[in-house]
Amino acid sequence: MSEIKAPKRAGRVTIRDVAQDAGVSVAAVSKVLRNAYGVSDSLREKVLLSMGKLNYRPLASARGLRGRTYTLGLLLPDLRNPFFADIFDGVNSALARTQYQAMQGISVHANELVDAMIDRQMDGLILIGPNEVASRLSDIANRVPLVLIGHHEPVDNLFDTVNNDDQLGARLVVRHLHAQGHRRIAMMSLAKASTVITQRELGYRLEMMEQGLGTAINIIRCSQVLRDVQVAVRKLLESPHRPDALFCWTDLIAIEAISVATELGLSIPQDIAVVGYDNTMYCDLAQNRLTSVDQSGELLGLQAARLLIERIEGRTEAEHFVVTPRIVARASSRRP
Amino acid sequence: MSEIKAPKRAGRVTIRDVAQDAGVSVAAVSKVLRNAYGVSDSLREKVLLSMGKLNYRPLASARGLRGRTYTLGLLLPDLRNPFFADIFDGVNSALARTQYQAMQGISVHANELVDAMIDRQMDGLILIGPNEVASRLSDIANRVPLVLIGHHEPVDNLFDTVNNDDQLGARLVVRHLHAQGHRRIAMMSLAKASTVITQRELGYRLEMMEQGLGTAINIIRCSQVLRDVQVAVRKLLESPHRPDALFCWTDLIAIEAISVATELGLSIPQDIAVVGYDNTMYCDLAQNRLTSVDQSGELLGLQAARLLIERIEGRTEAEHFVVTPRIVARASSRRP
DNA sequence: ACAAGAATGTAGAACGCTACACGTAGAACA
DNA sequence: TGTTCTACGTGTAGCGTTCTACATTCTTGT
Repeated sequence: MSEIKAPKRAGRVTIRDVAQDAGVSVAAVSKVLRNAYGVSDSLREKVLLSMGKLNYRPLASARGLRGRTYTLGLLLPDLRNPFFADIFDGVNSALARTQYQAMQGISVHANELVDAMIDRQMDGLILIGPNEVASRLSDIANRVPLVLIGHHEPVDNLFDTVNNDDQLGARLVVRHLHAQGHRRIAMMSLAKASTVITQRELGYRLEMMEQGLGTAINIIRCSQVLRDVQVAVRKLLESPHRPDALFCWTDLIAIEAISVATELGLSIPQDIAVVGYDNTMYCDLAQNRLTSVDQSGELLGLQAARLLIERIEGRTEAEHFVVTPRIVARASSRRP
Repeated sequence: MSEIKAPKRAGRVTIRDVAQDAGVSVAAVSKVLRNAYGVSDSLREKVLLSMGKLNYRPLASARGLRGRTYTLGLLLPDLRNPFFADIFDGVNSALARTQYQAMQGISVHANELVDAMIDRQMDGLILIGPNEVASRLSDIANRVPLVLIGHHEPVDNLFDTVNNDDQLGARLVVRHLHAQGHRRIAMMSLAKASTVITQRELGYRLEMMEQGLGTAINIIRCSQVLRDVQVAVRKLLESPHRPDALFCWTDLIAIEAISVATELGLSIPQDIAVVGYDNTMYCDLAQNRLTSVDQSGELLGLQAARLLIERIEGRTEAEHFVVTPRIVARASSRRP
């Protein structure tokens, strides 16, 4: 319960210093900063000069108290899925030439983090599925501009969404595996439901039916915890009715599946084909050669950032961006 | 050049609302919030009650303007190395029961990001090497409490450091490989120098000499770009004087090396042993079975957060925490 | 030449919080 | 009974911005 006082920051250059140096009013400097109306070229020049000379940087906290902080919050469900790195790259490249800066938080229970981000005056949030509680999304959107990546249920005009067509992605996988001669195609899905998972499962089911494989439909759901995945995959691969192909909802799971299969002495794709989703950097490795669905995380991130800024700057009708996924075939799914 | 006004936030509960509801002064509420001296139990209780009732959350921007924001900045050089996820877990677990919240930024050019974080009133920063410009560290430390993970050059008492003993780590690798019968041990290092890399190279060199393998010392340096790594590894493995073991400065490179070796039809460890560093989640996979050095990223993150908070709360003498690394042997380095 | 408007600049009140400087009341001591 | 302490509360001045309201100057049309 100790009382600790906040340390005084060493003299920072403030808007007042700039104003004084440029011989203009504080308001004028602020106008230049905000690109506001009523600034002559000569004034702007003077101010910019002083700003450069003094190396002035506006303090986000102070701006936040009145208006915006030029900070966007990005919420990831976990750091370990390399797919999120792709998204982040996209976000950053969209922000490169703007005043905005993305800050990232990671948490399984997004609720806390969302509040923390709002407390910190983030101008807008990008939530990345699929770990979100659908019921709270409108709440959040009412408090802060919001864009969701990986969520298929728009609510009124409350938020924008950026997605790939998950149903189609799953269909592509089934079609591809079928074309390669596989028939008993199982799917590793996620225990925690989400609209993305629902779409992928739906696509899998529908396409299995359309390919005449309805009786082979087999969805195994488990958590993302490594141990759980191993147990589930092992159980599946050791069952008397082992499938000849396995569609995993994300690459990370697929790579784990390859590991388990390898441990069991099964070879891929001869004994079992494996397909992932997200086409992350690990797919290309010779020890994986993992066929996967590319949904272009970078593009998703870029669009999300773009939409979010638009929303912050006033747009109120929702926009929904959808990428068409494409399958990238590698050795893990070749015809046996 | 459009002028866009900041949107008005919907009525947020402020300290004033709480004060009114509790029938006390704003100052009193602030005192409770800050655990300041001179608060009776009865007053504290009243205030806490009102805070709960109104669901009050202090606004970080406003706090920041006067004191601290209870936000720590974590700077990663890249998101793709899964080792950083371990660190982040540690940081988060250290922060779990505090008011502090970590926000993360990723950037190759840390300078910009550091400024952005300071603009946003982060109370302190954790920088994760090895991508830092040593010359600017003191500058940063003079502006904001600083802890470095993966940096071996303390400067006065300016900042704390958290490290594993990289020199020892490298020595352990050489010793282990030597014990497994490998002699021509090469090292894949990073082109961009850093104190961590220097230490690992040094450990490698020294231990090679001590094991009587001085003539086999062979350090290949390349960037982290996938393409570069592939080219470098391929060149090495195709050379007439192919090493029989390869020590890679981080797991990610080791996994890439395994991929290249596999493509070339070499088997591991018969044709070439591979050892990584960081003992990340990918080491355990059956397709990698990568021997690696564990430096306990989670512990590093935890200590870094702890030290940073201490520093924020007033400590001025530097502390330097060092973890003893240990080697985790797997099949990739077994005696051929 | 004069009014009306457009363009340009400034003053100053917030924003939500912290912490300094006090005021007050009761306890402890002489 | 004073006097001195200590514990507990409060008033209020900022912190660095934004933005409304207003003042001033410059154009323009007649």
